[in-house]
Amino acid sequence: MSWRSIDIPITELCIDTVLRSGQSFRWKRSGPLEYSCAIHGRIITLKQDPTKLYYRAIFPPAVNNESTASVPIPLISRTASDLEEFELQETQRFLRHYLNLEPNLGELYAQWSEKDKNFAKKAPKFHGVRILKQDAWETLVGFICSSCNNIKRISQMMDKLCANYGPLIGHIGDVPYYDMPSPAALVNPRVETHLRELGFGYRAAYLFQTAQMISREEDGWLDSLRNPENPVFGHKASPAGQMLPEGREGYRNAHAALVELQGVGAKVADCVCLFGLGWGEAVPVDTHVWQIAQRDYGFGRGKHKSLTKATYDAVANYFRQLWGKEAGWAHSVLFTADLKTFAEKAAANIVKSEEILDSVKAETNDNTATVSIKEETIVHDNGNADNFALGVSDIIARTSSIQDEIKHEPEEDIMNSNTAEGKDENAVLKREISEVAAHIMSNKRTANGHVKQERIDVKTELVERVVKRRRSDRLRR
DNA sequence: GGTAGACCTTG
DNA sequence: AAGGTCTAC
Repeated sequence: MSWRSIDIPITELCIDTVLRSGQSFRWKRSGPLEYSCAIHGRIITLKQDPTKLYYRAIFPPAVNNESTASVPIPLISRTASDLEEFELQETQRFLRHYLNLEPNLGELYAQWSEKDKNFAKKAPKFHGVRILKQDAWETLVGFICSSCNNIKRISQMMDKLCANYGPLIGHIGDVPYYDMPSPAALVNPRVETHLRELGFGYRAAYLFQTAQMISREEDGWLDSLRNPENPVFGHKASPAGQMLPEGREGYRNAHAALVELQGVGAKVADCVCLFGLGWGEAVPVDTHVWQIAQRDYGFGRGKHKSLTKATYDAVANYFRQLWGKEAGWAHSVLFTADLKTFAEKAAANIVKSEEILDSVKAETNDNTATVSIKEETIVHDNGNADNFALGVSDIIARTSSIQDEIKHEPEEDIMNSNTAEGKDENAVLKREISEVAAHIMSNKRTANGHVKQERIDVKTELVERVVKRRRSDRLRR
């Protein structure tokens, strides 16, 4: 079974981010940098390098019964290689749809950056954040499970749901892969109890009731709520209505219909609209987005003091008028930037430099050199781990101006020398500054759970480290 | 129209 | 505590 590829820069699609950022919950790591999922009746495996996305697919054994075949098998397929060729091509078409490769992310990022300074500041570290075109039912189930929950457990719940009620598609190694069960597979009254036993908690009732409500509707009811510009895979797009600041008619209609389901409120409905129904203007406002709105966009004062229904609409509408038609896409970039896993990742390279510096520090004890740098105190009133990473980037951005302020005695002027070591100094200094920031900026939780960030004095810490390192450098010669 | 609890588990 | 929803003041 061979790999095929699609040419796409990692800045246009970063699967390591997109597949783990919480819009889909069924992709699993199946290798060092591989992700696999039983989807659309087959197991698809993905990996990528900076310029290409690689994919392959495992299909279930051929079945003669047409009604159970999830993929139409062409009559002309005779040999095994003909069939594999067809399967791979069909898989590529599906992936282009599912991964939503049509929109140009670079252009969109540029537009949002122009409209929004905060976006311009944060987005560069989180490129390739693209909205998937997922199955609406799968999206609905995933986000019903998401309340007061985390990505890890949501994924685990989806896994159990599929393993217990979905069709087995195949194996990778000894790991079985199951596709999503249909709503009809969950209508048996025993399902609710069973789901509780499987650890779904109060969400078991929501899932069971929602499955029932959807089963009672006509086939395709959920998909009838889709954005006509983004139809089901294999169907043709039809022209969509005009954009209004609050969202198009079709979007509001879809949202209103979804909220009727059990366990589906405004937030879950917006997630389904955005990730599962192709409505780019849907902006889910969850606790994270609410934090962002308060921290970076001035919400939380005067009128919208807490996240009520009215506040929800105000925040979502604000982002729609700020970012435009694909506001939900921009929202997801900032959301990802705020997720702990990714914010920490952004700071990972800083941790590396700490190890390097530690080995240098151990060798020095001298204190004779003096260094003065510009008085620079960076203050953040509040902030979480993500804010922390951005704080670091702030400091890195100021590196050059700080460097200009650094003067050192004695005699040797490493920075201005033309030696290779001298040039190295700038790079090392940059690392030190970011490392210092990472070291000093400690987050603390207060009694009420609020995260506060301490004041940072870059100067004191940085001076100390630079002095020590230079001392050490000299000792080596 | 906003606030307070309850709802279930598990990382 | 964790990506909410529902119900009753």
